Parts: sequence; C-alpha cells; structure tokens
Amino acid sequence: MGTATGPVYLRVLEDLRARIHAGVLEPGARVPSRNAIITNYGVGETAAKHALAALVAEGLIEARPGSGCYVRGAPSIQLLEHDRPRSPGSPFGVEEIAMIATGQAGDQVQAVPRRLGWEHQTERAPAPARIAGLLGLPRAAEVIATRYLLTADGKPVQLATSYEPAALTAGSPVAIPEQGMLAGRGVVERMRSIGVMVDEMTEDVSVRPSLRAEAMALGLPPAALVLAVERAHHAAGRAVEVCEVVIPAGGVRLRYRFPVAGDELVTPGAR
Amino acid sequence: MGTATGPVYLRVLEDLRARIHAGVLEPGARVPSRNAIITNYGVGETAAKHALAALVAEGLIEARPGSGCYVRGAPSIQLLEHDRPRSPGSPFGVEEIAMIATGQAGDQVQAVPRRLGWEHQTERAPAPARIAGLLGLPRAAEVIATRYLLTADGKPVQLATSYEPAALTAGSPVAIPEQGMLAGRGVVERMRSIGVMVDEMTEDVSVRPSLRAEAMALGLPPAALVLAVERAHHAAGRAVEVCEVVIPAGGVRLRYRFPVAGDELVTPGAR
DNA sequence: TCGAATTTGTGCGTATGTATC
DNA sequence: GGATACATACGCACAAATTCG
Repeated sequence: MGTATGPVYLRVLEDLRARIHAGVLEPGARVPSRNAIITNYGVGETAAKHALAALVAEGLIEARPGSGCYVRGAPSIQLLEHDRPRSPGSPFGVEEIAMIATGQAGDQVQAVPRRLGWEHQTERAPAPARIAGLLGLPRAAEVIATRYLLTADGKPVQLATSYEPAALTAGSPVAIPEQGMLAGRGVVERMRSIGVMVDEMTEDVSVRPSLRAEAMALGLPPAALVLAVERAHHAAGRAVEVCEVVIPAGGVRLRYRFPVAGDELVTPGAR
Repeated sequence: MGTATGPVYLRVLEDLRARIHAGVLEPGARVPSRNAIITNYGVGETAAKHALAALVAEGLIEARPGSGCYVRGAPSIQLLEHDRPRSPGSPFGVEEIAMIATGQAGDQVQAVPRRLGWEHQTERAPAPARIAGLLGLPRAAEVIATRYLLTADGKPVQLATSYEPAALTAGSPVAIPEQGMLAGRGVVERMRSIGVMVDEMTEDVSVRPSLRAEAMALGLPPAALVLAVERAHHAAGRAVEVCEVVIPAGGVRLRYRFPVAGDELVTPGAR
C-alpha cells in the first residue's frame, strides 16, 4: 500500500528513469529484469511489468525477448533534420536524416554519420477517400502513389507515401516522381517544371499507434507509437501533393528550422 | 491459443477502434466496460484491460473512474496553428491555437472558435543543468524563467516554460517578458529592441510520457503521453532563448506552415 | 440519506509460448 | 537441453469514484 508515494509502479518507473538520465545506467547497459525489480524494490510483478512497459513506451529502453531490457541511449535518439525548403525527392530527403543526436538528455547534439538508403515504388491507383478529400479530388480519382521506405544502417526508420493527382502530371516528363531528369529533386522543383508553382507547404504532426502493416514494415511491436506527419504542397490554395510519413515515436526528435528575417517581422508571402 | 489471429487484445482493440472510426460509436458514447468486453468478446480480463488501456493511450477514448469509458470524438482533436515567425509573447501565441480541428478522421479541418486564455508567472532562478547547456551558460547561471499555462474553454491545453539568460536582458526594459511596452510581442521583437538580432528559430518535437507535475497541471492521467516541443531562438549561432512546451498528445495535431519561394530553391541564411 | 451495484485503477500470482544465451 | 527473460494470457482482489434504486 504505497499511499504516500502514490502508485507503486510510478515509484519504480521514476527511479529507473532518474538513473538513466543521471547516467548511472549508461546506454547499452542492462536494466534490472522483472524479477530483479520485484526483489530489489519489493514490489509485485504487475508493478515491475508496468514500469518496464512505460519505459519501453517512451523509448528510453529496449526490450529484447529472452535477453533483457537495455538502455537505448545515444543511438536511439534520431534527429530528423527537417531543413526546408530544399526537400529532395524522397519524402523527407536523405540528407535530412543525416544527423543523429548524441549525448545524454539532449544536452549537446552532435552529428553522427549513418549509412542511409531508401527504396521506393510507384503505382497508379484510385485515391483513398481521405487523400481524395485532401487533394480536392472527386472520390476514386486516380493518383500517382509512391511508397518510400527509408533506412539508416540497414534498419527501417521511416515510412512514407506520397500522392499526386494523376491528371496533374499525366503526360509530362515528371509523371513518375523518381524517374527522369528531375528524379529525386523534390516536389517543388518537379511541379515548377510543369508550370505548377508551389507557394506553401504544411505539415501536421500527430501521434498515434502504428497500424499492423506499418509496425511490420518498421520492425516495431504491434501497437508501438508512431509520429504521423502529413505533409502537403499547395499551389494557389490547392493541394497538389500529399505525403503521409510514419516514424517510430520512440526516442525520435523531429527538428524544424526556421530562418528569421532581421528587418521585418512577418514575411509569409515574400515572393 | 490465439495463434491464427495473433494477440487477443489486438482483436478487441482493432474492433473497437474500427467501430469508433466508422462512427458506430459516436463521440460521447460509452465504450463497453471491462466486464462487457469479457463477455461479449469471450476474452479474459487482461485482454480487455489491455485493449482499453491502449485506446486511452492513443487518446481515442477517455476513462472516467466509477463511470466508464467514453469516446473522445471531434472536440478532442486540437489543431495548434503554428504559424511563424510572428510569435507573440505567449510561447505558442494565443492566435496560433485559435483553430480546432473538427470532423472524423481528419477529412476536413474546420475552424472552431474557442475561448482562450493564459496565465503566466516569471521568476529569476539558477538554470537547470539542461537549460544551461542549451543556452551555453555555465552551470547554475541565472535565468529568467517564465511559466505559461494556456487554456481553451477553461481547460488547460498547453504548458510552457521559457528561459532567457538573466545577464542578457538585465537592466533593459524587456527584462521581464510579459511586462512593459513589448509585453506579449514575442521573443524576436523583444530581443531586437535591445540589439540582439534573432536570425534562426528551431523546434524539436518529441513524444514522451508526462511527468507527474505536468500531468497534474494539464489534468491528465499520470503517465499520459505528451508532445514535448523544445523551441530555441538563436542569434549569431548562440541560443538566446529556450522554451519547453508540453501538449497532451491525445488527438492533437501540430501544424507547421512554410512559405515556399517561387524563384529560388534554397534560402536558408537569407539574412 | 443511505447503501448496493458498477466501473476504473492498481495490485497480486500464475501459466504458457517463445526467443536468447 | 536448460536457464533466463520477455509477451501474452488467465483470474482474483481491493480502493475509490460514480451511479442509481
């Protein structure tokens, strides 16, 4: 009856968290097992389980069945450099995930090289209802859908699907995003080459559990949390491309960078 | 035993989720209780508990002890308009959270008026270690810390703490962020008034469970997930302000908006 | 007004499957 | 093969809050 300290599992959780942040448990170190927690803290199995599950959920530790739980320190915190507007062809651009955070609790962020790669695959298909709505298309209008799987050091780190109205690019040299002269050059440049001037990009960031297929592709446990980023390119008020990006939420940092004009305060449409 | 269909709780979870998304269970409707799930789905208590906990974690339902679980529909999805760079005094700006998403699965986003408000409170104190590191200050250097609590329709929706080096603004008319001529005018403008030219702003978005104090202030269950946004204003490569923003992750969408220049591709340091 | 039923939150123990070492 | 550890599952118990007769 831990009345004074509240829920029992919170006591365990916060102690372990503190020890990780303080560096007592270094990255890669093994976290006390369930049984160890039970005996050391004098709690039941439920509390031990709950505490470990919470640490896994927040990406601080990684559970390896049959082995144990290990602190996911430095290498786990990915820093997706989100520099705009030079977005290459792949949804988030490979250069943009070239930086990995290092150091404890975000004290100092250092760049760490990683071997990056991506696969992609384009198909023409009827737009899902939600996508059609976002693109302002009639139901079941056709879109060019391109799926991306980005990897860092061979491990999948990001899933993305880009949608463009098929009618928009049909017959042009840039009908297929990752083919031709402008392959990998980004939506803005490709659209401009066919006379579509992108003037705004928006991104909506939200958190949700992964769908089964997503968890599978990303090598995550069934309902692991992901950051869902919905990116849209607009031209003259109309969305001309929509991209859904899915990133494991555990220990990831999405970085946005904004230049600030020195002499004027607001420059939204400085074109 | 449930080998063919995978984990048992997933079957319950996905069925309930589907019924909510399909609108069978409308916002405000009561979700089957633990016992109801046990009998209806023919599962054990653990699975029922697990499924409900997962739905709570993803913000789809809200659990009221002693009463039941209820669908958190449209009003739960907040859309924090994150327009830059015209950030007013309050960390995220009141105008910037003036839009609330409505409609089911994000199909169409509509503005809904809400009564907004905020409290703030400034103090001078030694910088926490992490903040000192981010600001490039020696350990325990003094900072001006301003805490904000933003509310929408009376309910807390956002927690933020802004830190500025005390030495930077000491003696100036803008030493206290929310006082004087430039109160509520934003970091960029205030800094400029004392000759500090902010040229870059960065935001790091990550997900983590709420700390106890945060959960308390935001009226959340103990370890509910939050979006942690770490905003920093830079001048000549040095951070001059750091702000930690905490937002309940359940059903929230952070919106970032980027203007795209029409004629040149990259303008990172256009100063 | 009171008390009983319901429901969630938290806790306990135990069993089985499976992956690792 | 055996020991260990996690994932999932079962069941039961109790406190606190809510609901309702």
